[in-house]
Amino acid sequence: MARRPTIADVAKLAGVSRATVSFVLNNRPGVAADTQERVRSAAEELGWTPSSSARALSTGRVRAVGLVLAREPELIGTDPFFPAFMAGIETVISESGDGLMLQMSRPENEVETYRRLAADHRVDGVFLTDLRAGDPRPALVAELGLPAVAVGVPDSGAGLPSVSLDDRPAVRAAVHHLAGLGHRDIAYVAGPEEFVHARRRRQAWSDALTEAGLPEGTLLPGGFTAEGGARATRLLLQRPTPPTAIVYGNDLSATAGMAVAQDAGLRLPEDLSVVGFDDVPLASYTSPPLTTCRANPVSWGRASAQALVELIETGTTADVELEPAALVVRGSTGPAPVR
Amino acid sequence: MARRPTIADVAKLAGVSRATVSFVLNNRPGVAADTQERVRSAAEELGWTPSSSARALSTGRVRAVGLVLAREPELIGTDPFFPAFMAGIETVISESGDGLMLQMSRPENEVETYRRLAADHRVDGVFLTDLRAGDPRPALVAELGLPAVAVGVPDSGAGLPSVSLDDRPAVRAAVHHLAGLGHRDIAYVAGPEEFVHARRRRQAWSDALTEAGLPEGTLLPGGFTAEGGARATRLLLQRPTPPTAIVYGNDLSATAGMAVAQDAGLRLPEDLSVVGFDDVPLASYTSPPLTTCRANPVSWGRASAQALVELIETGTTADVELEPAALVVRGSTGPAPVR
DNA sequence: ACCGGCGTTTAAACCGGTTTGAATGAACGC
DNA sequence: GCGTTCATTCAAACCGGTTTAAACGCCGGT
Repeated sequence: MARRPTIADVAKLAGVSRATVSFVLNNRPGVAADTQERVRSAAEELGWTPSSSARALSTGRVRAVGLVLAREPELIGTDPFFPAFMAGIETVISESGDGLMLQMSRPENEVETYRRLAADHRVDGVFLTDLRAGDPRPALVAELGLPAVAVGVPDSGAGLPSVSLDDRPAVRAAVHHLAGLGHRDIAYVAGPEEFVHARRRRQAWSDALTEAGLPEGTLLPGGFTAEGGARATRLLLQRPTPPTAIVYGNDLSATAGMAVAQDAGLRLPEDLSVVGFDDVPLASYTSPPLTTCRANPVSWGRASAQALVELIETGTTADVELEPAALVVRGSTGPAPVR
Repeated sequence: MARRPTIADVAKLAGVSRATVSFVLNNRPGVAADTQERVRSAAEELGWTPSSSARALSTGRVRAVGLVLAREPELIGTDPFFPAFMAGIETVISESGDGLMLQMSRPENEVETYRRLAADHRVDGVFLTDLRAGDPRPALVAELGLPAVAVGVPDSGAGLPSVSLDDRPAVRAAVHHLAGLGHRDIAYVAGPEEFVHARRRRQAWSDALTEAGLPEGTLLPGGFTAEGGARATRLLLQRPTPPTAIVYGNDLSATAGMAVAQDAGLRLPEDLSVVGFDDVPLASYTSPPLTTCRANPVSWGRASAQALVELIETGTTADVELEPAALVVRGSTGPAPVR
């Protein structure tokens, strides 16, 4: 089996120097048109493509970006955000032939993972997702000199550019939607409070209650999981006066919550209204269909990738604020029951 | 800002040649113990880590494996298989410091994507998932000389090593379970027939009916989607004599199907039994909890990665057959209704 | 005939590792 | 005292690109 051709083979075949081949390849000006033609057809004939390692070595750019998923393994599969987000990233970086390096790590090894990614110089930059309060990563990437963009949270510190999408309008809209339906006792089943986005959604619920002139609602943790959503719902329904509506941190916990309520003999939405967050593909196909909040993770990924690429190439990039999440009303919300 | 140290800096500080540093780094024999010590502490002091590009260039190994996801973007987020599978891969490759290059592509660009991955030499090997009947990829990777393992299907052709997991026992068990409950009309809502695994599951259903001495059942496409599952279910329920049990190609379509049945006023499992496939996290938290089939995608990823790494390093690897999928009985299946 | 300038091309250095073949020096046997 | 052997170390070539600075050929102008 013939080894892959190198730039020298192409140069020889085209009767030029390696430098000229390189110039043509990177379409630098100053190469005669007919020479370009000869080089191109020689490359074509040999089926030559530059070796990415060699190129990386001399340019100092590896043409890859990194995404670290530092969630508990069980959680990763349940979140529709990441696949869609990654698909968005791909549409951008594959245009320029760049690659996406994925690293999964246990949350406790997260910092170590970034360090290694930077030390080995396997990526030109990284995305920082799932930012937490007091997250060490912004300082870390600054220390490492690793280009990075914060996904989802403005002002993450360390002067990190961010690409964010505001969850809150959708959550507030949900609360106002429920208030308009006559609900006065609206509970919230929250995601893990260490995530900035989980906390922000919860805060939006709380703020909206105040805006709507409603009393404070019950807050329970749901962990963004099915199990957590189910447990929280059970607790809520056991209360002397259960809420008439529950807003969940995501669709997974909402769906599990719906099942618990239905098992308890409640009819949805007549006896209880439910709102989720994410608009997973299943959401339109539950019974009743789930009222939820929809963001656009694909465009989020796209915008994040554009920002990161620009940051890598030019050294700076502007913060981006995407269109906020919006409420999608379906059948799981209805008029509050009369007591 | 100081540029990253190179092997030459370490050599200078330790008072040895670059070659010696390299030997120590790769713990090759023949370096005096005290020299090793000096080199190591010099490296430590400078915080030096070898540049992966430079190393890749001289060794010809880039220390990364590739995974191409060639599904429709909408489908990717709905499948719990991939995140878990990737997590399994990670546990293996991160041990040796290797990376996972992820490429997403539209199904129609799939071949092109593999070609580029190989041409740029960005990965040392790839996983072939979602194999289809007459899939061009086994021949392609053979032509490209790209190490690859087939995931999920033995005998994919071109002498490709495979890591497979038999879906069929679980599906057969499901049918026998239903038959034991008195069901005689068991329908199947299938995934896209072009996928070998989808077709194989469907075949298992069909075979099991025969084994159980039951008449042929109705087969409808469900596309592995919520929408497809819902539509197929509606069609089944409209029939003059609807089936008393439905087996679905995956949990997503099963869950959507359950919702349709419940909307139609059926009680589950009294009026209709439902079986899914995958055992997604939500499956235990639907109402009723979903009887389904469980594989182990994490160990699948692990085994696939081990096989691929061995293939890359030694040139060959044995086929692996994992523990087959198993039936998980929950509340969505029950005795057949008396007509 | 000579010079300056321009467009085109190239030799050679460089990126940061690995690897080979030879040099070094100490220990050993005769 | 001298040739061997062995363990250790190193200089230099190599991987396959990019980039800089210089060389080249050719033109028109004087």
